[in-house]
Amino acid sequence: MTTTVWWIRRDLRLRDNPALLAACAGGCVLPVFVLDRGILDGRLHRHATRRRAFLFDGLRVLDTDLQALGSRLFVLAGRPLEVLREVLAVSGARAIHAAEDFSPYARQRDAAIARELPLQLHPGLTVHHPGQVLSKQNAPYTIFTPFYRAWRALGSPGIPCPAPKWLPLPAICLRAEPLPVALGNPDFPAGEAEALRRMDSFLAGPVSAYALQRDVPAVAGTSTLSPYLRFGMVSPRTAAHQVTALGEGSGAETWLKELVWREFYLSVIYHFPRVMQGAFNPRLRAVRWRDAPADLAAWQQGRTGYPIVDAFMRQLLATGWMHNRGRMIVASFLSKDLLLDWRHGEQWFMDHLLDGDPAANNGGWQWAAGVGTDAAPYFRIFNPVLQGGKFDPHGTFIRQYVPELVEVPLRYLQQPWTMPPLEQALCGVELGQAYPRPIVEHAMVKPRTLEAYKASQAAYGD
DNA sequence: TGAAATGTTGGGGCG
DNA sequence: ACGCCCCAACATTTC
Repeated sequence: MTTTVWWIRRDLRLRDNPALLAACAGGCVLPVFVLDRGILDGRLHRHATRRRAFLFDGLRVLDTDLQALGSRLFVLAGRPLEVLREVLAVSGARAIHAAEDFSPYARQRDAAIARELPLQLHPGLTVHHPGQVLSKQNAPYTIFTPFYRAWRALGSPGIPCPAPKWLPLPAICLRAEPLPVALGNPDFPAGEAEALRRMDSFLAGPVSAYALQRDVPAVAGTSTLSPYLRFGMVSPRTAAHQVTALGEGSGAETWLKELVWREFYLSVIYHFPRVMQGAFNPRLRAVRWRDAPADLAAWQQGRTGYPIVDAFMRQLLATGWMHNRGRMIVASFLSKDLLLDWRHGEQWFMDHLLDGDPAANNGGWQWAAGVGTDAAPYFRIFNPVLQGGKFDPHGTFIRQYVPELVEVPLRYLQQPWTMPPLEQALCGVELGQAYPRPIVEHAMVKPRTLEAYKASQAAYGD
């Protein structure tokens, strides 16, 4: 029997996994995950303790799932090239199969490995390969809607393939790394079974009201699948196939679009890797962002004095996840109200989001800051008071995550600084004590932001 | 996947 | 009956 390596990276699943199936075709399979020191110690991931814990939990579950097939997971630490070279030497394997990834780091890593080792890449991270979703002129899209049309024109997502029934292990001995003790996140238990359970329950109910309810954070109207898609605990093809099977409901179509947004930003990073360095729009690369560490810290900790902003920022710290409406609101606040470099926000999200993914995170931030592909116009500035009133009309969400405001009457909840002193005393919220005063006045900052963006455009001179 | 300012329209109260 | 004004509702423009 020949031996083949299944190199797991961000596809922690047994179902609908082309790389795994390809490895199976070769006889014995050696499932390997490399704890990449380059990633774990690198700038983007050094602080991502929660996401790392979620990954470790996922690896532990995958190991259990593999054992049910007569196999197991080998977690090895080091530099991927050296680790894999050693694995091939010890096992005598003749091929390594993995799912293709599109971040600049991953592509560089895989190209270097493929020069030396028999690495074969397979689809799985997206439904359609970014190199396949192109305009008639063979150009990549930079606007979502045409990308979406072209993506759909490529046909139905296809039928997910089954998990292997049995995975024979080669009779070799590898020195595997013990995984750190599980931390466990009660809001997001890791693993493929949990991912499928979430997807099924979302598609059995909330999806039908998704177009309306996805914007209301106090309602469980979203799928909360993002951390699972991030680590491939469910495949995007499975999600797209299942939601397509529901038919033409508006909720289903809206959710499918969200799956395609994910592929849009993976395509952007694939075709324009430079977005990792700065604004896609060259005219907005010279914005003079403010240097205000205290304001950045207030934003990070959820102490800006704007309840809807603070509630979402605290949701991120408390759970490792943030509702999508919240991501737009807090990102607009950081870049447009505080006029702080959106890359600080990008970094903070990467440090704290379970679903933190370079492509989607970078794309979302560039969109919100108005500097990216198909971005919100730079003069579109969210009013946190109006956004809060619109999407958290009963204050349920704010009161959940900003408990010091629990007693504040609804009419003041979005703007507690308007509370007369008597009211403050009555509900026990003294402004500047229990809850901060607003660190900026929204109405005042708009011209400042417009000037800064205009100045950048003028400096570009076109 | 804004918000605010400005413009337009049409119903109804009223002299 | 008619013109006038007010104003809400909606549309358009601007940032």
